Amino acid sequence: MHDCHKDFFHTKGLKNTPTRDWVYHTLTHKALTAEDVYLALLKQKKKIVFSTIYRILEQFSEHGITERLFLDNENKTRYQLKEEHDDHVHQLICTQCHEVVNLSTCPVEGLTQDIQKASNFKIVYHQLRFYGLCQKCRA
Amino acid sequence: MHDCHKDFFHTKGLKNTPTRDWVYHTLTHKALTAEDVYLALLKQKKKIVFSTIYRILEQFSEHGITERLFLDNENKTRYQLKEEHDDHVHQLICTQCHEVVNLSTCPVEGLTQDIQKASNFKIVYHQLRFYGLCQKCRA
DNA sequence: GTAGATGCAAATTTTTTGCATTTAG
DNA sequence: CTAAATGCAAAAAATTTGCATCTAC
Repeated sequence: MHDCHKDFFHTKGLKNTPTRDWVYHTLTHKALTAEDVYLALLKQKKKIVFSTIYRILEQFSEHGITERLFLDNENKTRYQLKEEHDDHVHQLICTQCHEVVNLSTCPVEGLTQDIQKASNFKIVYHQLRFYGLCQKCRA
Repeated sequence: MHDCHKDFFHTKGLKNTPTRDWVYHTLTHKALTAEDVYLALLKQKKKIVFSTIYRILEQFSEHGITERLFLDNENKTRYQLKEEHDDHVHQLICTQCHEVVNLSTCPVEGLTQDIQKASNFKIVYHQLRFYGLCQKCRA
C-alpha cells in the first residue's frame, strides 16, 4: 500500500488507509465535488463509495487539509487542497474548470483592524476571492 | 394587495403578486435560507409553499434583487438583499445570526488589474468577506 | 385572453446515518 | 485486540420539476 503520506496522516490522528490515500491524491489545485472525486477514482478502477468519500473529505476539512468552496450557481460543496499555514483565504478561481490559484500575499491585512473597530464585529477570518477565467478557459 | 413595490417588480418584468411581495418583505440584511423565509411567513399566517419560495428567490437572484451566499459549515443556500449598484461584494457576515453588513468602499479595487496581469486570469468579479460575530452575538 | 405565477405532489440531487464487517496500528 | 475506517443500503435534507389551476395585467 502507498505510504508516502503515512506520517502526514498520522500527525493528524488519521490512519493511513488506501481509500484515504486515493482521495488525497485526487485532490489538486482545482476545487472538486465529491462526485468529481468519485469519477476520478472510478476511472482508475479504484472502488470506493460516496459515503466514504464524504467522510474523508469532511475529515480533511476538519483537519485543515482541504477547504470547502461554494460557487454561486450550483448547490454543492467543492473541496480544494488548503495551504497549510493560514486561516484566511485569498484566491483566484476559474469559474469554468474550477482551478484555484492561491495568492501569496494578503492584500487586506491592514484593513481587518480598521473594519473591526468601525463595525463592532469581532472578525475571525476573511476570504478574498477573484472569479474569472483562467488562461486555458479563455480560449 | 400590497403594491408598494409594484413598479419595482414591473421594471424587472415580474408581476406584482402577493407571494412575491411577502417574500420580498421577509428579506433583510440577514442572509436567510428558503426555510427561514418559509418559517417567517408561516408565523405571519401567510400560506406559501417551498417551491414558490425557491422560484421567487432564484428569480430575485437572477434579477440582482438578491444574492446567494454559502456558509462554510452548512450545505444550503442563503439569500440576502443585494445592493443595486455593484457586482462585486464586500461584506461583514456574522456567522451566528447571519447578519450581513455591506462595506461601502472597495478596498481591493486597484488590485484587480495587477492580479489579472500577473495571473493571466480574466477576472470578472470578486468577493471580499469578513466573518465573525456581530456586536449582539458577542455577548 | 394570455403569459406568467402558484400550489401540490412527486422526483432529483446532494449529503448523512446506522450498522455489520474489515483493517491499521 | 481495539479503535477507527469502510461498504452498503436506507434515510434525510435541500432543491427542482411537471402539470393543472389561478391571477395580474
